[in-house]
Amino acid sequence: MAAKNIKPTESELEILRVLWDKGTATVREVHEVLGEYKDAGYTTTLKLMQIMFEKGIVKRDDSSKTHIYRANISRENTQQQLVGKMINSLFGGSSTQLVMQALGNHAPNKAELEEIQKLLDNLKKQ
Amino acid sequence: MAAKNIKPTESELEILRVLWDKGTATVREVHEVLGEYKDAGYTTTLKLMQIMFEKGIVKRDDSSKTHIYRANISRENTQQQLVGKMINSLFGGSSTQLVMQALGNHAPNKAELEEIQKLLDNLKKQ
DNA sequence: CCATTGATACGATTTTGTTCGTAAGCAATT
DNA sequence: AATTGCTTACGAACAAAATCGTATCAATGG
Repeated sequence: MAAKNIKPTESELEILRVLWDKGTATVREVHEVLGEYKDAGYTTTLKLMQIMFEKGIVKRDDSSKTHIYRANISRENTQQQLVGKMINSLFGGSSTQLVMQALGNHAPNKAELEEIQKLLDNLKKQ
Repeated sequence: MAAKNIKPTESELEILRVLWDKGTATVREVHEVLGEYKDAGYTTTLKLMQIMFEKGIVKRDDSSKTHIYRANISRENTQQQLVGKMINSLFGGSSTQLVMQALGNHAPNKAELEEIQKLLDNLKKQ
């Protein structure tokens, strides 16, 4: 079945990150994490999460007064969507260009380099 | 000197792509390229480019009636900005994760694979 | 039983981005 | 001189996203 073509906004992504990290979280918990680098009112975060719920981006358990949220789209899927879009819109469809750019400006450590090389070797064998 | 912290919108990016490709272009030229996959009125494209001019994202030569535009931020710089942001916001700061994701879902051809391997070897030597 | 605290709901406003209609200028052609 | 065609300028409408104020409800402690 096809992956949902969901396109979270910037703010929604910030919230998703928290949910992905924590698994589940209340509005307050999310709000406090966001508060570390951003300041918006509590009801702003609440409203955003309510909207995300309406869109189906998150699920929630409202059996108790304080609702408990969790992401309803996977990190991997979202990464794939957004990376794909970026490759097309910024790198003329060439994943290689993106990879070169990423490696050039944010060099990984030795272990990671080897991990990538392993992947490349596998790709080559096909 | 610090890179400008410019964040082009989606539409602006589409226009920048054309300008980056062609070097310089008139509104009509840009509009025609966009027209291949999108249909908006001519004045829409015009307006967008005027706004980009005000923001300093593009420059223009208005010495003749038909103005000639060119990008005022580099492709490389923009790529770097956006890729960096994506690494932080979606991949927890790990460029490796992004690279794996990109390679896994958009496998490059043999020549490109070798190009990447060359880069990796260079990185390793340091 | 009432006041306080902390939660959701929800409408309204603000901000940002996109789209387009219309006016006006200029040049070439009739 | 008028018409036509292409250009820019610009305001305004529209849409989407983000922000916040206020109402309301439930649980708790005095």
